[in-house]
Amino acid sequence: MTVETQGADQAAAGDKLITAPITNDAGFLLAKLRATGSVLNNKALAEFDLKERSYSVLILANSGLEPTQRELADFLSLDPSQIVSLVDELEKRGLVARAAGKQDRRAKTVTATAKGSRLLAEAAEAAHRAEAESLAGLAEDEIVQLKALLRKALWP
Amino acid sequence: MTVETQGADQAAAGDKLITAPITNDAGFLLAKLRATGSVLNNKALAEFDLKERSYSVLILANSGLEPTQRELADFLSLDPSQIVSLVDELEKRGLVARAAGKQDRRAKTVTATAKGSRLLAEAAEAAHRAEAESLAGLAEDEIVQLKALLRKALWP
DNA sequence: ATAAACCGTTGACATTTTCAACTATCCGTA
DNA sequence: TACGGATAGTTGAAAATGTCAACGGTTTAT
Repeated sequence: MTVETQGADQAAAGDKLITAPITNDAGFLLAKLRATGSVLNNKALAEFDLKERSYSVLILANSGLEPTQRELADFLSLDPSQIVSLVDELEKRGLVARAAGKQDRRAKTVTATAKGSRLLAEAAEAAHRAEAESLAGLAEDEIVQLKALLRKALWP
Repeated sequence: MTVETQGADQAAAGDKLITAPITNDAGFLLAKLRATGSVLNNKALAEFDLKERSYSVLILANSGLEPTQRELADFLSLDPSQIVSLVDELEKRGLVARAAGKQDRRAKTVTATAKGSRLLAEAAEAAHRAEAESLAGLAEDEIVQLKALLRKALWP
């Protein structure tokens, strides 16, 4: 096989199954697009020693909303114990800080430090480039549309 | 707090962070919708002793496309070794059968048995109900639109 | 005042992911 | 034809993630 036809045949092999009925399953489509996007995202974030997980915690910590760890767990669909280790690591690196909840002393709010905020600004650029790459098949307005639909499905 | 207001407050707590900029991140939206959908899916499939993974393998095995294990791995974004155990289990239960590839004797195609096909028919109903539930916030045409966008992003 | 519920934390356990071998087979080329 | 490199499936181990129960300190409702 020549080098020229190899790419096409590979793509054809990858596309062979797209006529299967699973292609109409939303769960599968979400999983697959997320899988490819996740690889690109983590690759882009590796430069900053972040993963998708720690990156999302950092965004929320930097949002000004002062989320508690419980709120982070709920919002990110993670177990509270997973938030503990994520925040532990970010705190050790001086990117976020824990603070006792104002009304509820059981709760701890997580906020980004200045250093965390600066790192996030750079990481966000890389992440946005990765997102653009994983959605390269869509036009600008289609991306807007997709995000709107996803948001509506999540918070009707 | 009364029982009546509890629900509303819980929802409000869950929604507190939706103004954070991460809500505009496609990766996050995909991950979150997939997380909630996955729970519902697996719950619906548990009745048939299937999980999302084995369910998707069974669908593809039943598609008539006679996928090889390698093609399953590529299409499902899984490691080939994961396909081995998935097919092992389905084969042990008599739901799919392995057959040597016609042209390539290294390859093994995976096809559903009659029993697998029957189980799939029932499981698919449950899965579709689960999907409908996880996309309950969207109208019919919006679901069609969402799936079309996801497909276009994956296979432009 | 007390009991129940909740937050963060720890640690154990299960599941999933990732990777490096290995055999058997295929393919291109000499 | 035979050789060398690539590929399919398999095995098994290691790393990463997910799940869950328990505990101290705190809040809330009664």
